[in-house]
Amino acid sequence: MPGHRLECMCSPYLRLPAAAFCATMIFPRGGTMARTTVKTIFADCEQLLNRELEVRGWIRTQRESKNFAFIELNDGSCFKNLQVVYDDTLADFAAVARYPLGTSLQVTGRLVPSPAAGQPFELKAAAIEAIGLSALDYPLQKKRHSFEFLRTIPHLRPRTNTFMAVFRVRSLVAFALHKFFHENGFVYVHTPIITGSDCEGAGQMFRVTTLDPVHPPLDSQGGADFSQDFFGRETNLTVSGQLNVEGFCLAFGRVYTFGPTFRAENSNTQRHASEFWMIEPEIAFADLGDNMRLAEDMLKTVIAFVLEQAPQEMEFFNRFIDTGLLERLQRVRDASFEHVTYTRAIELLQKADMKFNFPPAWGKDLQTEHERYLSERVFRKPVFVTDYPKEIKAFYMRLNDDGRTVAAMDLLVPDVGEIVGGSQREERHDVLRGRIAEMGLKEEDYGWYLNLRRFGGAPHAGFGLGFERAVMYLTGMENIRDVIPYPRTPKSAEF
RNA sequence: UCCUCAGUAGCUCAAUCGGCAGAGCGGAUGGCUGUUAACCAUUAGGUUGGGGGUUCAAGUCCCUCCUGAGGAGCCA
Repeated sequence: MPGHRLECMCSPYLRLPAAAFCATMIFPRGGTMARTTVKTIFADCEQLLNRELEVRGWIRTQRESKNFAFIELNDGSCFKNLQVVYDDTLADFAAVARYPLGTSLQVTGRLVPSPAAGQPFELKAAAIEAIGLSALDYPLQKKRHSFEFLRTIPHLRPRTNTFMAVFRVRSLVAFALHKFFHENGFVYVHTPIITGSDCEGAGQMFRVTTLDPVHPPLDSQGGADFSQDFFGRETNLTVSGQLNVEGFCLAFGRVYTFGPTFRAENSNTQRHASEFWMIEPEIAFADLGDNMRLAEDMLKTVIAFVLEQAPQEMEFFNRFIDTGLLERLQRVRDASFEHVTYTRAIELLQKADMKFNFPPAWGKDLQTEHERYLSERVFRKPVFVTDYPKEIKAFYMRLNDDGRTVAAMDLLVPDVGEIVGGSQREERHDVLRGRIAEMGLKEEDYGWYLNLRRFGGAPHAGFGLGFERAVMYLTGMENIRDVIPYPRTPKSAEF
């Protein structure tokens, strides 16, 4: 039984000198043999050719013949694998050839030009040691897996091409956003994740409580007495940092939040998750036009950054996930976005040579089919829809002079849908009070928010960008569950 | 939450009218001196998502529950 033999080999991990770990993992120093990353090898292959190197990574795939074999080694430093070649001059040739996929290895050898097509160079191994053997039931095989199956092993899927690319791009998108805001003078504000406001108006919230779920203390009405709860009141996970960040906007002028957001809605779609990340910039002394320019600049900058920083990953998406992705992104990066008012959009929809399940009508919200028609058929690029009827938008959006619409904007992009939603905020104290009353909300819940309009208020505007939707748009991935490391959706929070 | 579809070997999928549950890949074993999801041969591997029902006989038909996917709503 080969399993026995393999298990005995697990110990090389312990044989590694401790100094090798410290010296090589992150801060390689000259003089001693240090771990070289695959990224470095590809970047500096000319200098490294015919040099002795040490690499550590995981077996992606292995091919063996009688007297020689190949390993595709990936160490996570870049998208590409390093081809390792070894032959039966290696003492434990037969054993190494049986290392299961997923095994982590330390390989030392010489970087040589590859005699065969497919890779310019390869590592001719002088020694191969298993750091951590993989078991024989490693679920990832030398074949294509369905995304659906890979969702059942989220802890292993970053070892696949697609997910390694997705999550590197996700990281880059996050960095690009911070970089964009930082370079434009924005202050990054951490708004609370636990909120005492139970009336943010953005749908169902997750309750945060330490009360006994079976026998909570009861109030006079017979309901749970939240005055005895941890915070002395009812608390929930945030659905948006916007209201909180507005206070900081009216101090710093330009601010943004970037953090997790929670919605307890029973949404079962490709574009919804219960836990997702949102970016919410807020700018003072600004109107809706400034707001839209900011959103457009931001998206274009992020697109340009990712195309530049992750060319291999983007090429991979373009080939295997969404042909036409690169062309589309380049076009969006270089062209200006469209603008259309809600009123005009309704007219366009009513004139459309297409039958909608929901007939478009002024005063009704745009349906998904309407948004798709506008972004994919009429404009074929990102389009801002502005100035919605006040009845279908939030209370804090600034009332336009017509008294019927508010200064709101949604940015619709082909295939992904609404990616940005924002507005100019109502800065007039009396108008805001009126809107709160009109929408049936309780003024006492918004006292501090109203006060921002009493203490040196200013016109200001902001928007929310669904971070995962941006990642989807940039990668061509169609399901939000495949751009979140451990996605949380209704009936699904394993891992 | 509603509508539709699906669940068969570790994975991807077949199985005609209700009539012996199969293939490829992966695994194991053997072969092969430059592979590229290597290739060739042999072989093991199944409570057909759970429960109930109809029938001589159920992967297949009915009921129910669970899970997943797509669409809708809600939204980012």
